[in-house]
Amino acid sequence: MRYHRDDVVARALAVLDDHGLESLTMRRLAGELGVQPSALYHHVPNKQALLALVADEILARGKRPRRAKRWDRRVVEVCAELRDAMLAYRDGAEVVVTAHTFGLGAAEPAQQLREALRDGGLPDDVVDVGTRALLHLVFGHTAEEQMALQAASAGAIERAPGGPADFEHGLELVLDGLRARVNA
Amino acid sequence: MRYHRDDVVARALAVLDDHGLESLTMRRLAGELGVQPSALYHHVPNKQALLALVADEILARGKRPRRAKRWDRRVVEVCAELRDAMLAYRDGAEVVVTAHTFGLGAAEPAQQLREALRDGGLPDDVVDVGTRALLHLVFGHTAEEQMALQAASAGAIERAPGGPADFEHGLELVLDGLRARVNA
DNA sequence: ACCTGAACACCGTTCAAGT
DNA sequence: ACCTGAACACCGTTCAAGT
Repeated sequence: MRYHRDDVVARALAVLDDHGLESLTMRRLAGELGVQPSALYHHVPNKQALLALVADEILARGKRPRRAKRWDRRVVEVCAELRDAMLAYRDGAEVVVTAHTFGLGAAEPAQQLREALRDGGLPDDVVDVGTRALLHLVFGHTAEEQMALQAASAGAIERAPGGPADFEHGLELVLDGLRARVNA
Repeated sequence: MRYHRDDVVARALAVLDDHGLESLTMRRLAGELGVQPSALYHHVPNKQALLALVADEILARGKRPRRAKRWDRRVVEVCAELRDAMLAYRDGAEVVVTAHTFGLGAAEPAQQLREALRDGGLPDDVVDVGTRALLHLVFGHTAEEQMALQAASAGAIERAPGGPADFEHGLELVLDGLRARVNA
């Protein structure tokens, strides 16, 4: 059987979701594809690049249509989509956040947030600061939430995690600050 | 030479700062101490626990006296101390953030933020949401900033990173939201 | 273009045994 | 209490060679 890059990424995402990030090794992935580990390097330059592709695939699969018209509602919509996309796959948040930390992936949500803030009439520097603050909030909250969910499902803890309400509350804190800076 | 846990943690932090997180392996650390790798497991249960201790040591070394009286100024003070502490060591942000993601470390800054928000007269649920939002902001911003700084010093990029001004601006966004909720 | 086979240079962790 | 020696069960990546 001959594979293309998309097959490798799709299989990597399946391994991630079924067995977790710590089980997603190049050797394991090769084994699942029935191929030698070295064959993977024909499709992908290294593991970090593969994980960045997996991160983008997670976000692509979570895409939803934009409905909100008001800029601040659109911010909430984009952030909620981002959160849901990451939560939809085991260790999804960690993969996406790590890729972003290394300067890869998550470019599209960032761009959508920038546009929303710009449409809101915010000055350029506030658009910059606001976009990054919102991304950090979503990433941090979702990574923490997913960790708690997975710990709970493993029976390690009974504590209910933040959930969507806490998530939106945190967002509203930043949105308050942003609304106060419209037309500043 | 016989070591105690503190020696191991201190040496781990030195290896981290001198050679980076990717070089901080149990085998390398053992080598630097002139000891077999297996000897480390007398002082520490595993690598993850060691990294959590290193994270706490980074934060402990960055401790500064509290000066601000107003609750919101104290929030800025705590967050700035946290940022500076992480930036003071190579890959410091990544180590602290990872430890926090796995539910370890960074307990003291969280507690100090909680107290500041409580002193501000915020209701309990806002204290919770606000503390986590602030931590996520500081962690996200600092990890990104340190990544950019290290990429720049490696000559990979010329772009000047966020810096302290952007950091405080992001914080102010959240503080605006919090101030609006005092006595709510 | 895509893959095999074999190797290189490593990892974290365990455990019986020593002092 | 702290450490050695040796092993177990893995890693990511490279590279000549095959089809």
